[in-house]
Amino acid sequence: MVNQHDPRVLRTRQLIREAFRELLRKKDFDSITINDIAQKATINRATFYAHYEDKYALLEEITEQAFSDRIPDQVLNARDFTDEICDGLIMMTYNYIMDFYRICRMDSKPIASLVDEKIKQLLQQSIENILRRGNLHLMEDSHTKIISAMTASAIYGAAHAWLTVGENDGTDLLVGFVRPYVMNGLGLPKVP
Amino acid sequence: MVNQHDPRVLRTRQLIREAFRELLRKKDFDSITINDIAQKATINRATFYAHYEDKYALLEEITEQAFSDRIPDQVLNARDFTDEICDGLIMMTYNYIMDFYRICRMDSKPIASLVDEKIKQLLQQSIENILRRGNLHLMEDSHTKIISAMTASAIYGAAHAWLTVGENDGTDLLVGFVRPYVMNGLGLPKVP
DNA sequence: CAAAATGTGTCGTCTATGCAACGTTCCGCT
DNA sequence: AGCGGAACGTTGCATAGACGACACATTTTG
Repeated sequence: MVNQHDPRVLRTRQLIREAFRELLRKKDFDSITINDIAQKATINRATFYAHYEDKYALLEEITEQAFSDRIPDQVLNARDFTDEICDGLIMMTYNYIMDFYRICRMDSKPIASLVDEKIKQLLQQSIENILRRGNLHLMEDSHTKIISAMTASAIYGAAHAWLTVGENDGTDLLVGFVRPYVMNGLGLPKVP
Repeated sequence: MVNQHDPRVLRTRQLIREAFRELLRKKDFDSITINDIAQKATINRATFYAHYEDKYALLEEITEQAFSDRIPDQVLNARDFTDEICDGLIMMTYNYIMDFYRICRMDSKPIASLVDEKIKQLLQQSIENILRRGNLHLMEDSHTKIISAMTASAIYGAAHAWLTVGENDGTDLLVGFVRPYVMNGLGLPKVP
């Protein structure tokens, strides 16, 4: 529809994202209108629709972007799912969820689930990439996918629960719970 | 050529001005290219020429804008050229010149003179407006202009010299010199 | 000195954005 | 129930801006 490399497009999308982020700090998602976004971004309302189907698509994009930006190089380049990598993923996930929920009051369930789904998906993809690059590269595709999905879900679920129960005295305990669980689960299909 | 009220125009000009201000803090005016400005403003080089004839016109505009922004309401609304107003103009002028010369190293003479000329012109206009609104409104137009020009030149010249001799221990002394001089000069044609 | 590189200013073409208008849906109000 | 406003999502048209090319001037390099 629009040329992704046109500098006007890049600038407009940047303006929209930034406007949306600012609005999320003041108003809850549901009460933000397309008009609000367009005004703060100094673009026309119709232009918004040239770039995003609706504000849910926009939320999805900034969620993905923000999470991706937090993935450390260590994880991106990892060729083995080590304890350190595991710890990194757990802490990153927890911190991200915490920040996101704190900054934007996620009042409506459908929104929260959209964000949650996106994070889990990115987490799974990260894990999958590591496994493919690493010593498990000979595994079947479907196995890798399932294992990644399980691991991502476990990490995400734990981090989310940790936030819900309100144990905000650090992530050490959380890591202590999750890492053995995950690493043990991953250890089972390992080729000896 | 371009519609001054189109939001795209406003945004582009804002981007250009901001880019130029940032560049002036790092490089001297002469070594700033149109390309530099366009890149930092994230616009195309040709677009620059749709808004400004060259970088001198741009410098003129931001000079004028920055100076105008500093004129206090007290001066804008004054109906009499009082001591307080006089003091305000002197200090504002001195501070502006000081800031401008400190931030942008004004190495080449033609540039400095361009800026100086602009400031003097704005100063003169401010004074003229006050006199017209005030008790001297019955003066002939040409007289008002000449008196304003003299006063503006005096104030500007003194502020500039004050900066050159390096007396940077405050503006009190400067005001002490200039105000009596100016107010006395203005007093002569006063209708008793 | 010649040649290459960089900057300037302008032009024609194409596209992204602004704008105004439209019908729709939703929601609060009487 | 009916009304009115507000937000939504879409459309056609006008125009600002992106791009590449160009001729020319200036600076840099060898």
